[in-house]
Amino acid sequence: MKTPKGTTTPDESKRPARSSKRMMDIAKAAGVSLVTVSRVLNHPGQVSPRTRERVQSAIASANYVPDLVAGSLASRRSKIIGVIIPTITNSLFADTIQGLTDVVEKADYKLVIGSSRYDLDAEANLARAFLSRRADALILTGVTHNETTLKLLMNADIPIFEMWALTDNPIDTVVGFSNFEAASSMTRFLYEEGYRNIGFMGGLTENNDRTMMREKGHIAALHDLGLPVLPERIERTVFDFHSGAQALKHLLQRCPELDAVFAASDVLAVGAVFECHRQGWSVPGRIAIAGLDDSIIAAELVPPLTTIRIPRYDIGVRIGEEMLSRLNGIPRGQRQIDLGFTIIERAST
Amino acid sequence: MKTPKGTTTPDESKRPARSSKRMMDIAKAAGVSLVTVSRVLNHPGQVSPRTRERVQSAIASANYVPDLVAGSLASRRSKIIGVIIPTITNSLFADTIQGLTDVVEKADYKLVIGSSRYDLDAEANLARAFLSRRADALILTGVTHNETTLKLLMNADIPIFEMWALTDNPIDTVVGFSNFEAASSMTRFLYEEGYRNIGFMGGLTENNDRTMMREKGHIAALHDLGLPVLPERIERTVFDFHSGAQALKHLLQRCPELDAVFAASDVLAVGAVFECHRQGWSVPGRIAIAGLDDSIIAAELVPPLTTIRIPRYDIGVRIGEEMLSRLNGIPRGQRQIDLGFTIIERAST
DNA sequence: TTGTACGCGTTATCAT
DNA sequence: ATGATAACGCGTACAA
Repeated sequence: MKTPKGTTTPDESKRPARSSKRMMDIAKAAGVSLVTVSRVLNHPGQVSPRTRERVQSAIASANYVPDLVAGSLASRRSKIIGVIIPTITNSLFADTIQGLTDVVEKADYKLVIGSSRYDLDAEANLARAFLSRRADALILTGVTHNETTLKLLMNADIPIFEMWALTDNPIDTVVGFSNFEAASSMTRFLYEEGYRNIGFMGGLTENNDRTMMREKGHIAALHDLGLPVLPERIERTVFDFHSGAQALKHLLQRCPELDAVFAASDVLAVGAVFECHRQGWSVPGRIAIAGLDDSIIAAELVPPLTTIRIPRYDIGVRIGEEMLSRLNGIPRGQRQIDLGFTIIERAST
Repeated sequence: MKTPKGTTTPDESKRPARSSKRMMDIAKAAGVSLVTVSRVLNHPGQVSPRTRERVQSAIASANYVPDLVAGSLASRRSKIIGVIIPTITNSLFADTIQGLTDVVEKADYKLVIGSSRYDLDAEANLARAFLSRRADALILTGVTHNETTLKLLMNADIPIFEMWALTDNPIDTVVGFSNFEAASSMTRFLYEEGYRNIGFMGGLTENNDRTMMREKGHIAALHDLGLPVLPERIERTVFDFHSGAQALKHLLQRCPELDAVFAASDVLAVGAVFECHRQGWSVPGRIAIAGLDDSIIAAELVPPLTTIRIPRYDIGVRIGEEMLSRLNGIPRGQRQIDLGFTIIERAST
């Protein structure tokens, strides 16, 4: 051995001085070896109550904060979960994140959230960053990814969850609901309510399988019902209140015969209802309006909004549960978990 | 030496097999030493263009993902920033997070977000968890913290930012606006508009300095204006649409003489406006309603909402900028950064 | 129940 | 410009 080690005082001569205490300091203070301190923190059952207490009080009085970076390197477990969502300024995904948090925080996992801005290359970069940090599991939004992402994740050997959609061929496991079925159900519902001239306002479909499947679901339902599929009855736009208002105006200018509009997101539907207020159009008298999300505002709006409740909080909870069991060594169950949806009928239709 | 090391093949006999390649594998493939690979990744300028390219192509073809955990241990830099917000299901904080992200992601920092649920003990636990992960900097919401948090952070020796409020005595640096001044300005504004019987609906003030200062600001303004301070004109509630509606009903039942209501959060104001629609009360004819936030819905609401624009995105940006300069070794500037607020007059008053 | 010895994969230092 | 070597602080197999 060239340098003194073991129980001798560590060399402080080079590098920036260590700011915080290390496990060894606690061990000395408690009169035990370093491993015993490690056990008290990670496997308390393996340590006798007497020494455990001695160590714990040493930890407390020294204000010791274990170094999880070093711990992760040694244990090959980072206790972080990477989550990629399209945008954080969207309360719908926030509910999913909340569900996830509620489950995994009990097991001391932390979420690291990245937003892809609906850009598949950005998604790949985030995936790489999370793998680089040795995330114990990864969660992606949607089932559409680029080659880089797929190659990275195939080799990753950690649990991967896709969410907010369904596919027969997930990377690992997908937890969500059928955007196609949800949208077609609503269109069918409007038909059953007697509406025959149904407009549609949806999201931008590029790189977004959720909005694309909603549009396809609507169109398929029109087909099945024997209704005409008219391009002028469809508006695509970003999801915000103002765009919903604009989209409604455009639809009714082009197609005054419309008696109902299905918005593939509540935020568009709410914007549309506001536009009706401004124009003095009665809802649903002049035009019925339906949404999709059952966001928190839907029930409070005047009139309350007919919409589709999607299990956004439960998606998080379910992924959290599946993930914890996987991380505890339990083998993967179903590869596709469909949490369904519910049509909520309110006064706007 | 007891175990073979260096350029020999690593021992694969014990422990779970290493899933991914290491820097050493790349070095061998490129015919250079391990350090050179490290330099190509971290200080490319120090490597000659020729070898740099050789290494880079080796990295690319091996699909190598560097281990940032090991890197962090060696460099004492984690490249993560801990952020504690009261709740993630609140788009106001999401805007701040977005601002932060937009700035720090360019420098490859990742945010780790924890929600305290307005619980100061939970905040302390999150702070400890972030320190344990060797976060390079920490961001807290508000300026009220418990003893544990303060002790931890005083010893932390990393940049600490408090936000969404102001104080003369920050832990390190505070970036925000005066909730007190914002609220009192709005109350004064309503007075100037001719309203004399002003109700107030605010948030729960326990452990929440932002809502508390808003209430105090309102009351102080009433005092200054010579208006009576009547407890029955004040409602405290959680921030959601339904509570805003309820609060308005209660206020007008108790105090039918009210001609204006100031809601210390837009979500309450919007809920109140909805209640007016349901009851057939004209806004601002029967009752004027003002909010605080200038949330995305405020301008779209019918009638558009008079409110206070607060710099929630800019708070994130500014903290990000200050933080990056600190992390690059530039000394701390102002300890208190006031980003102000703006009253936005619309048709609801 | 407790301790010893080694390795986790990288960066920093110093030498060439 | 490049390389050899020693930390970084902790977890874990194995021994006692």
